[in-house]
Amino acid sequence: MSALSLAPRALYEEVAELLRQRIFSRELQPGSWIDELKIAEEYGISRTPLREALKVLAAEGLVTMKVRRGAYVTEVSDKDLADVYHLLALLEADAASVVAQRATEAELEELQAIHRELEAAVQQRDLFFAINERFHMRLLEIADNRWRMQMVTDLRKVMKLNRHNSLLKTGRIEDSLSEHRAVLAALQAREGELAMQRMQEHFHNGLEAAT
Amino acid sequence: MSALSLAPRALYEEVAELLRQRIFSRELQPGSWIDELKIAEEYGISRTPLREALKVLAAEGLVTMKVRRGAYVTEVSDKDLADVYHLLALLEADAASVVAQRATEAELEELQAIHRELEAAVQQRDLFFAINERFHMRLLEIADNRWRMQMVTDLRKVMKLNRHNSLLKTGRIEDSLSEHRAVLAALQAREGELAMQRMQEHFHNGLEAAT
DNA sequence: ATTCATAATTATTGATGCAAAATATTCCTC
DNA sequence: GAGGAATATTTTGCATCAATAATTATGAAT
Repeated sequence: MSALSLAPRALYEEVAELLRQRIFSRELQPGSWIDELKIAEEYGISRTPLREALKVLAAEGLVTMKVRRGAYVTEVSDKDLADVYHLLALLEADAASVVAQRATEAELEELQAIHRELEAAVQQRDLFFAINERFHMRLLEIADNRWRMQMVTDLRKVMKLNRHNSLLKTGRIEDSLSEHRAVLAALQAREGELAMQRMQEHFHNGLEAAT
Repeated sequence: MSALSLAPRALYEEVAELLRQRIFSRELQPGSWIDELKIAEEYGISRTPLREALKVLAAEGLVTMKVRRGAYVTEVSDKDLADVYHLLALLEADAASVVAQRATEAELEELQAIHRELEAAVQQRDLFFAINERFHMRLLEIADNRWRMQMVTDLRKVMKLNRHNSLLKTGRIEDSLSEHRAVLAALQAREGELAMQRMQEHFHNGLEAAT
């Protein structure tokens, strides 16, 4: 984000990020072929870092490589969406259970603070979504399992490919908030099982709204 | 495996597979730097496909890329091992639950058949491990969620990085078989919850034995 | 003698070029 | 006019080459 970055990412990382944006914004449509030459020319780079970026995106599930036919934006079917939701629910519910058991009081307070920000952002859809994601990601961080973190990050990217774009439909903001409150209450009470169940419900309702 | 393959993989895929072997065999040790020039020379290829292979392995978690410092074989700490086990248990137990609810009779019979092969291979350690992996993977296939399949495949690869190499210690073969029997019984009875619990136990015991 | 700066070596990262494969087009034959 | 073979074009995939960054070694100054 800032002009001088302390850890200058490699070009292929930058390109991967740019492509993600274009995929999420539907500029690159699901199922469509990705023209290496054209993109490389647009960005004024060679095909080498671009091809590396495409392989990273392929690993994330955002694009699909076909032998001798190049890269295609992954198509996400309704079943795929349901499957991804199912896994997100499983992984994040498990994370909630872990957090209930192992988080420090300070960490729980931090989640409360993010939730308060969320309550304050009800009117601003985009901001709400951003803070919501931050809440979920912070919870995962506290659950402290880098492999789960990576998997959830990738799954959330895949989910954004779907036309029913987000984890949160507009009308669900109020419901979502009360579900978050329920999860937080369970965390505060240190009830792992309950936190897990409530997070599961949160995602289940989310899927209902999305399809 | 066969000499003439119908879908000839790209060179970077082949190289990725060769590197996986060398990493699993500890020829490339955890934490060690991977010398691109040396490897490329050994295989008689250029560095381009090698670099693409390394990025694939990085996505799988087998190697770690450091900016301007190349690729390193990922080091798996005891905590990492426990974390990966935890996720495998979660994902495969969930898969078992799904299978109990949705598998056809023919699919369940297929799992039984693999299990019978497993019982017959008690004396041959390597064969036993191979069939065991086939059992778990077939169960996942039946559970029919490609994203979970991919995640489990990657996690199992990471697990093989650890010096406590396998999901199964030698002494645990008998125990493991009886745990499999218990899972199968629950699947046959179509008891999703029970199948889930028993698969969880199966992994929990596996972790105990590994550490 | 130790520390800091500078230079040289080494390795990664990015660009360009070439060959093979797949697809599209054209032309010939029936 | 239609179907098929041959050719041309496009595009992937791999190799080679150049440049940038980092580390190490060397030397000078305090």
